[in-house]
Amino acid sequence: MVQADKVNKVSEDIWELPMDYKPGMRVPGRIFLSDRLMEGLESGTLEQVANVATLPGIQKYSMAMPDAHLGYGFPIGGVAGFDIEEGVISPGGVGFDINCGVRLLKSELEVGQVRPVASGLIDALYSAVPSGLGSESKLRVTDAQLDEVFTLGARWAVENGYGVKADLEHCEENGEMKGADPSKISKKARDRGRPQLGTLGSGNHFLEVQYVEKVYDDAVAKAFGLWEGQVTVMVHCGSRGAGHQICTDHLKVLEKAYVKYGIKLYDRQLACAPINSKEAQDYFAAMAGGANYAWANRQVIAHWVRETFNRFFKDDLRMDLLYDVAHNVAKFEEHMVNGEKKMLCVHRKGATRAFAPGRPELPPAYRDVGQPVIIPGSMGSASYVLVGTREGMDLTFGSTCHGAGRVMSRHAAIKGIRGSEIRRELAERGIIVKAPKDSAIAEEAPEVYKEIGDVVEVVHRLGISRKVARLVPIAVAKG
DNA sequence: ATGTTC
Repeated sequence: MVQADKVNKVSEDIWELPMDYKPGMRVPGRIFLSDRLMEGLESGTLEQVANVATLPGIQKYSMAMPDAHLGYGFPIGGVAGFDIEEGVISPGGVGFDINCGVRLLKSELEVGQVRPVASGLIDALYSAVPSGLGSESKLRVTDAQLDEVFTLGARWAVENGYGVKADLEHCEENGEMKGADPSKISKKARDRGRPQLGTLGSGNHFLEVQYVEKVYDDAVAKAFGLWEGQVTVMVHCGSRGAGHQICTDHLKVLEKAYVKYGIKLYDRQLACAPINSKEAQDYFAAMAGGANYAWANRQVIAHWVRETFNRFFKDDLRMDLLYDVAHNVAKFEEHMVNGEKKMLCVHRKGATRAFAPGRPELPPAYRDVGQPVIIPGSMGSASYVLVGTREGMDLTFGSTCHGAGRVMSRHAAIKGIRGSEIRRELAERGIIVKAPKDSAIAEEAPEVYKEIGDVVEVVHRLGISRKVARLVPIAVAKG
């Protein structure tokens, strides 16, 4: 499927695209995957890795994680770090769903207490959290409140009664990315975002009741507060129409800006501007606002999940937040490049930050053990909790995979798969699915994704993050 | 992913 002849396998699970893979590359490309995943790699993905390698100021390698597939400009699963003087910022390196991400709530319930009421519980969660394309929230925010959402993120939610203070230190960036400027977010983006705060969205976004089926690392699981049999709730969603519109608006600006700054692009979808330019700064300020919207969104949803569990079990049931990770965002971080510490703008698109023990960005609870990494599975498959490592800091700027990665387009899935059949198959395995329509189930059927176990095995074997626990679904509410 | 082709 791919032009593997021009790709060099440098070691187990590491493939290199040499500088002469295509003209204009400033660094080699590196893609991290097994022989089997390389065989199934969507054609064009390597080309996209090579295209990213031509961007000004890129450092070390243009990288792709084992769940890589075709994206807008940058591959999904792509990681690229740019020098802050000579480098660029590109919306294509972040994606349309700014700060699409995942959070995991840990209950103190055991699977046996939840399974008997799972059907009613997922119905209640499904009505508590609006989902589906174009769905609107029961939460109404004013324009002034929306400004606060864009600047304060999850803190806005907690200060307005959605959650507790401890939630904030268990989010990447404390759920509040600095540098956001609502004045860089268009009226159109605001209009789309205003009615959607506290909604799940559609596609692969979901809310899932699961349990810890297996612990791989006892010491880290203990530090994370995870134990076999424990019920958890995973929320996977992003910045909805707001983030999408922010990306669209600023792409339009950057498609003109790159010409003005004399940047030669091999693909217009890589539209970008120098980090210190007004156009790039404006995009970053808007993107940070979109990221904060997504953190507020997941925070509000988590609050409604807790309310629902309280009603079903007990008023003082604890559902602490393990962590909340972003897998579509650009951030300024210090990394080692050629033996020297250097500030970079790291773009992760369909890739998860996986920081090692000792990184100052980590909250005290995880400083000595490493960052919890949450990998959502596709519908009906397992999800994983991993932990960040020092190897990952060296190899991938502290990054790992973000999920399974599609192998079949949405269109092909809707045409070729019956949602009702998938629902029945999952039910036979004890998994309840709630969805707005059967086609939404077909779109996300297990067979349209790579095997998540294969993807996780690669990142574990490489050591760019390590397995801590496997989570298995009990009931899932889909968008 | 997305008021799924301003």
